[in-house]
Amino acid sequence: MSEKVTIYDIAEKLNITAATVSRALNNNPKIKEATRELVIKTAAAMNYKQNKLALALKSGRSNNIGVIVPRIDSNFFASVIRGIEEELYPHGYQVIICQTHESIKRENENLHTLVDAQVDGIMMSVTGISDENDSAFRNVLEKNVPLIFFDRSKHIDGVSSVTINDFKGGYLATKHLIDEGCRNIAHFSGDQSLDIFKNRFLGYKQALLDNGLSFNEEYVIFTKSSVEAGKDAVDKLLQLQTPPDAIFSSSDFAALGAIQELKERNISIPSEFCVAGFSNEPFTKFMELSITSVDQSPLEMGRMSARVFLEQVDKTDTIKIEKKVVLAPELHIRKSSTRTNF
Amino acid sequence: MSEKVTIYDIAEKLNITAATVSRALNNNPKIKEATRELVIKTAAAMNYKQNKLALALKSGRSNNIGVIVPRIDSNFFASVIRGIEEELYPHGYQVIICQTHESIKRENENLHTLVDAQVDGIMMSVTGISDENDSAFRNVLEKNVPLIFFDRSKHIDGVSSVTINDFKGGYLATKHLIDEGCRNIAHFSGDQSLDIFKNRFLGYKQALLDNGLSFNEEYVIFTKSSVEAGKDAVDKLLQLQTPPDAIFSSSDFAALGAIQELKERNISIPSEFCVAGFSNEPFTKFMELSITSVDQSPLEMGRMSARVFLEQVDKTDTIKIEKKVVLAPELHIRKSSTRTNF
DNA sequence: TACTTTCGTGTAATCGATTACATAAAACTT
DNA sequence: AAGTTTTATGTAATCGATTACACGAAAGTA
Repeated sequence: MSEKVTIYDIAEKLNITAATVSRALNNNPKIKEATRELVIKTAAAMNYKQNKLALALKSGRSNNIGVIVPRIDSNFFASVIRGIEEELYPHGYQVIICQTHESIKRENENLHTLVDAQVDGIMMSVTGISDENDSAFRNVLEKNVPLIFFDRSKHIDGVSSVTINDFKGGYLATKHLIDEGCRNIAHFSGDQSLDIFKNRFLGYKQALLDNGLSFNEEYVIFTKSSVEAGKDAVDKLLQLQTPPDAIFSSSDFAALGAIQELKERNISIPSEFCVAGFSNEPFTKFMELSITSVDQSPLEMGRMSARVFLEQVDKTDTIKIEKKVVLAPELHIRKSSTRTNF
Repeated sequence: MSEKVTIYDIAEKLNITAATVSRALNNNPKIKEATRELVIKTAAAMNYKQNKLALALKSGRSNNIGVIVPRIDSNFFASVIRGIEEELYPHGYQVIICQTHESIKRENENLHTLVDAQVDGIMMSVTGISDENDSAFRNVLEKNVPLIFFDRSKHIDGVSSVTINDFKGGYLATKHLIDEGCRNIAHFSGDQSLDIFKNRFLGYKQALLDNGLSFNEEYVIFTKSSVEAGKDAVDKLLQLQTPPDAIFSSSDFAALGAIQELKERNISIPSEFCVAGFSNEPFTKFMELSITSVDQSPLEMGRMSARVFLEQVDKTDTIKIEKKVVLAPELHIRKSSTRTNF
């Protein structure tokens, strides 16, 4: 195994100083052409590789940007990341990804890891809002690392975000269920400290009120975003005196679980019961009983986040612009909620 | 914004040297208890954060390990990563993830990024075998960064790998289709430079021969792992003089595409046509017409890879053990290939 | 020819932490 | 009290690269 080659090794071999080597390799115009060529040729011959760590220590920049998401095995997050990569790649940035598994402790650690690795920016979808992780966020801001939230955001002065209009998404889905004739519409929501869930919930509520339906506290279930959780939630709902005849779920996974449980109980969809989800995960389209869902244009969200980051980086410490980009949700109506043929 | 605080700042404030501060913070036993306490208290008060980059430059270690996969939006890779994280997390390692999007150029860049970031190890599933990326791999080995392959591996002396017995997986799936009465079994394969596809192919072939069926070149389609590709492949197969009556696909996504295309053509599954996939992606189970698939125990694969890494790290440059772990595949038989009721 | 620019390179500080070695002060021997 | 050991801390090199400043040599100017 060849040992690590540094500019000092090259300098020694050529009887010049490391400074000259450094300048030659960086195409400093002050260097004589002959010297530059010689250095470059020698560096190649010795298999020299620049130590990026030393460079990062000196320059304070790494050309890496970090992305933190709750988890990567959802098409939504994977697609956002894809969008970020597409946009940032031509600018010479590498993207490194961390997942929190919905744990705030992990989120803290991820934030520290990325800051420690001296990434040039962090784009993230927060796992939860809590005092616990405040210091980690403060650390990011104090170190002046550009931070951008996408989808699940946190209110911090001066921090930009790219989200969708979740209120509208919730409203659209619920309105659609009402239009299909559902009258007792339940809702699966999530952690209320997160705006996305709160706003989808509010949109749901507003749609009910706007259409003369009363809001029933019992119909709202706070659940995790998983198939199992969806099953359990249906189980609870069906024990009510007046069970619902539809569900608007803030999660496609929970919606899928709900459908599975309903089928098991021989409740037919969509004639007896309608279901709509959120995120437009690919499987919602694949199922024979395809699932109605709200699309969040994740690719666009990722690209947009990256663009906001790039703008921010250019305007270094001149003015801090806080940009709030809000994308429009799009309802994809499918079999799970279509009574009238189309 | 508070400026960056270094050990020199702390030293200055306390009228001692940075060396003492460093030792106090690292619990060096030579430091007087009073001094240690004072330093620690002052550091906290000044909001000191250790610069991990400087530490990494000095020590050559970062406590980060890198994972490179073709893509993250498949349950298989996401689960392997999950397994790696579970195993490595208690040992104080952070995991950073890069995806290649099946591009060898990206793979190169990812390898360099991780080595440059001085990760303590790289665990990866290779995107392709080509001369193009040889230098990137050589770079990793020359820098003595532990490298471990999982699932898709490359033959490099001294490099450990964790894979499944793909031959057996292919054999099991094909044998099952034969047992269900299929006689003209097609196969979707992938890049033949990758062992996983080659071996699944070989397993498929062997199962045919062992059961008195002849191998038909026309029945083998080399396709990407996507729903679209699966559809196109079925289109080709159905144009043959004797179209097949079953498909063993090396990819669940292509299998799904195949099923969709077959349904569109009103070919009923499983009575007229059977399908089996590979990877046991969650959707194979969720579908009303659930899909038979070969499970690769991704969680176990990830954990095992991490364990192999840990062993390797401990035995620093003493002996290089090349470990080849091969896990057993498990066939999950579902509706897409079950003619006999069970 | 004497003086000023320009050119090409060297010197040394810097980024922030760790650590082998040196050393002064304190504690212990006898 | 003189010598030895221990303790706590300081000094300075190191990791690998960049860069402001310095300086001798070559080229240009009058």
